[in-house]
Amino acid sequence: MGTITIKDIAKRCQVGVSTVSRAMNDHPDINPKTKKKILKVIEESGYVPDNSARNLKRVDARAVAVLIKGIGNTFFNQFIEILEQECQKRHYSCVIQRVEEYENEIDVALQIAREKKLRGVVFLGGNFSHSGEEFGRLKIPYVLSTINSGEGNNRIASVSVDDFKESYKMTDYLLGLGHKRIAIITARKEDESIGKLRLLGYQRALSDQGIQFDEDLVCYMKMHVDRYSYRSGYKITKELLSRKTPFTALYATSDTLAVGAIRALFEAGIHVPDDCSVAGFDGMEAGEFCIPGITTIRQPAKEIARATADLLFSMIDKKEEPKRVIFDGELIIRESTAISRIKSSEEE
Amino acid sequence: MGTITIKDIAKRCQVGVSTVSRAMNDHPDINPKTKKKILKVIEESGYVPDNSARNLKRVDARAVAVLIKGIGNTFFNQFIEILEQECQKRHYSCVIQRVEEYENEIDVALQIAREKKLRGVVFLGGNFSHSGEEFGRLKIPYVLSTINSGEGNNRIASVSVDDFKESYKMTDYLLGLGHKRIAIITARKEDESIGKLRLLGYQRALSDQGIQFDEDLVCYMKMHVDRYSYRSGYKITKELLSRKTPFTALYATSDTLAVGAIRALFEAGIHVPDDCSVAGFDGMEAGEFCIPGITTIRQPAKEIARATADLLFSMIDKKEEPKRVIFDGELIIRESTAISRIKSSEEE
DNA sequence: TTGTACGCGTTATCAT
DNA sequence: ATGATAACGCGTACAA
Repeated sequence: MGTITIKDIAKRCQVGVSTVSRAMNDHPDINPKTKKKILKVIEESGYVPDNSARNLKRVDARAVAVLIKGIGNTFFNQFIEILEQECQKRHYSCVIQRVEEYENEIDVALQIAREKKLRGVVFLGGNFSHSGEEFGRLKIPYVLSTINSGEGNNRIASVSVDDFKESYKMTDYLLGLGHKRIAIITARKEDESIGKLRLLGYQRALSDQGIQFDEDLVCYMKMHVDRYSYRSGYKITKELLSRKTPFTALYATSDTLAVGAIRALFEAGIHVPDDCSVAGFDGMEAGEFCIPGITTIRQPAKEIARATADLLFSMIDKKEEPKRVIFDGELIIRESTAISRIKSSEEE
Repeated sequence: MGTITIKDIAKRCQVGVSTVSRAMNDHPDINPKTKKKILKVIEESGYVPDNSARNLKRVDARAVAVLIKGIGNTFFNQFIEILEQECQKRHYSCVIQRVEEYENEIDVALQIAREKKLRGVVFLGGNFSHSGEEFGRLKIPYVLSTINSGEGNNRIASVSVDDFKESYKMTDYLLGLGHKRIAIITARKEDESIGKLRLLGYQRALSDQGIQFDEDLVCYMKMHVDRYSYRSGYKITKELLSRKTPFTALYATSDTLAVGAIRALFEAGIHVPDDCSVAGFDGMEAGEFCIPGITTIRQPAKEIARATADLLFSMIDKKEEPKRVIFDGELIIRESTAISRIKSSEEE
C-alpha cells in the first residue's frame, strides 16, 4: 500500500474526487451532509493532501512570502509577527523562508514564487547590493524592508530608516558629549549595504565637526564570525583594545555587538560609561535589559512592518507604483553613554 | 504568454523535454555539448523549474526537515547550523520549517513530509505532551531534540539533557550556597513538558534538603507574553518583587529570563549577586556576555545536534530502533551567584 | 545519446 | 449537488 490519496477517500465515501476536493476547500456547491461525512472519513483515515499537487494545480495561492537573511537577528521577530497579522487581515497566507548567508535572495525568491504561486515578496535583511537588472527578473511585487534601496533606485520599493542619517545622528550625539576619539564596529569591509551607510554617516559626522577620521578606530567584522552576535562584539573589542589606540567612546553598529563590547571593556577594567561610552544601534531587547542599558537608535520595527505590508499589498491590489518609505529612528539615551572626561580635563 | 516551462526550453533548444530534464538534474546519459547548450539557454531565458511539479513526481527527495517551535530562541541557532552540516555530509538536503506557537507540530510534520517526500524529521522546541498515538501517525523516522520524551516513552527517539536532573543540580548548587528562599521563574502552569520537569527538579532538591516548598516563590510565565524573552523575565520579576515575599536567590529557567530578572532587581536597588543570587539555564550567549555573567546549566548544543543527526540517519539508513539519548548538562558558575549572606549571619 | 508518452495528486471545467 | 475528465509541469520508462 502506498500513500493514501484523494481517490481513496473518494472511493471510501462513494463519491467523486471533485466532491472530496470541494469538501476540503470549503466550496459552496456541496451538500453539508456529504461534506460532513467526507471530512469525517478524512479525519479517520489520516489522509493528508499533497501540497505539491495542490500548488501545481492552483493558479493563485493568495499568498506572499517573507525572505529572511540572518535569522537570529532578534530584530526580525516582532517584525514577522506583525507582518503575519497584516496578511491574516487581508486573508493572505504568509510563508516565511530562511535564506542562507551564501544564497542569492533573488534566486530563492524566484524559486519559491514559482513553487507557491506567490503574489508578492518581502525581503528582510541581507546585503542588498543587487543591480536593478537582477531585480528585474522578479515579476511580482516586492518590498525591501529594513534596507535602503539607495538614492538611485526609486524603482525599487523599500521601507526602512535612513541608515546614513541615523548613524550620523548617533555619532553627532557622541561628539556632543565631548568625545573626539570614537571607535566604531561596523560590517565587513566588503559590505555595500547597511554597514557601509552606517560607516559613511559616522565619517560625515566626524568631518562636519572637523575631526580627522582615523582608520585605526575602525573595526571591521570578520568574515567567518557570525555577524552581529554578542561574541563577535566581544572579540572585536578585545582586538581593538590590543591595538592600544586610545578612544573614549565606542559605537557598535548593533545592540548585540554593543553588549559584547561592554563585556570586553569590563574585563579590561574599563568601566562603562565612566571610562568609555558605548552606543549601539537597532533598539533591540538586548540593549534594553542589560546593565548598563545601551544608548541606541531605535528602529520603529512595528511601523516599518506595517508600512511594508501596506506598500506590498497596495502594489499587489491597486497596482500602485513602487516607492521608498523612510522612517525616522529614535535616539534612545540610556546608561552606556556619558560626557567625555577627557573633554572636561582638556577644557580646564 | 504564461510562465515559461521545460517545454519551452526544449523547443528553443530543439531537443526533447527529457533531455532538458537530464541536463538540469546532472544525469550521466547526456552529451556534454548539448547539456552545456541547454544550460546556457536556461540561464538566458531565466527559466525556473517548478518545485511543486518536481516534488510531485519525485519518489524520494533524500531530504529531512527540522521543525522549530519558538524561533528566536537563540539556543537553536548553532543547533541548526550543525544539523545542516551533518545533512550535507550525508548528501541530504535539509528543510527548516518554523512552527507557530498555536500549531500542532505533528500535523505540520505530516504535511511537509508528504509535500517534500521527506525521509525524516527533527522536532526542536515546543511543548511535547503529545500522546504516543499522535506520533504514530508519522510513518517516517523522527527525533525529538532538546526534549525529553519521558520515562514511559522509550519508543520515541529523543536527544536531550535530563531537565529534571539538571534543574535539581542547579537548585542544589544554590542550596549549597546557603540559600533557603529560592524563587523560581518557570513555564506557564499548564506546561507539561520541559517547564514542568525543571520545576519538579527544583521541588525535589528543596525537599531533599528538608526545605519547605513555598508556592509564593514560584512565578509562572504568562500565557500571552512571548515566553523566554528578556522582557518576560523583567516583568515577572517586577511582579515577584511586588509580592514582598523575601528571597535570597532567583532561579530563572532560561538565561534570557535571567537577564531580564537581573535588570528588574537592579532597578529595585537589589545588587546581584551581593543582595540576591540569580541563576539561568541553557548556557546561551546572552548569559555569557552580560554583566554580571550568569551562572547557568549549559546544554551541550553541538553534541546534542550531532547526536540527533546520528540517531535520525541511523534510523533512516540502518533501520535502527528509536532510543533515548541523554547528555549531561554542565553547571557553569559565573558572577551572578554567591554565598547567601543570610546564612552567614544566621550561623554566627 | 535522445525523444515520446504516461502518470504523479490535485483542482477546475463542464456536463449531468 | 455531483461526477467524469482535462489540465498543471515535471521525471522517467521505454522505445528508437
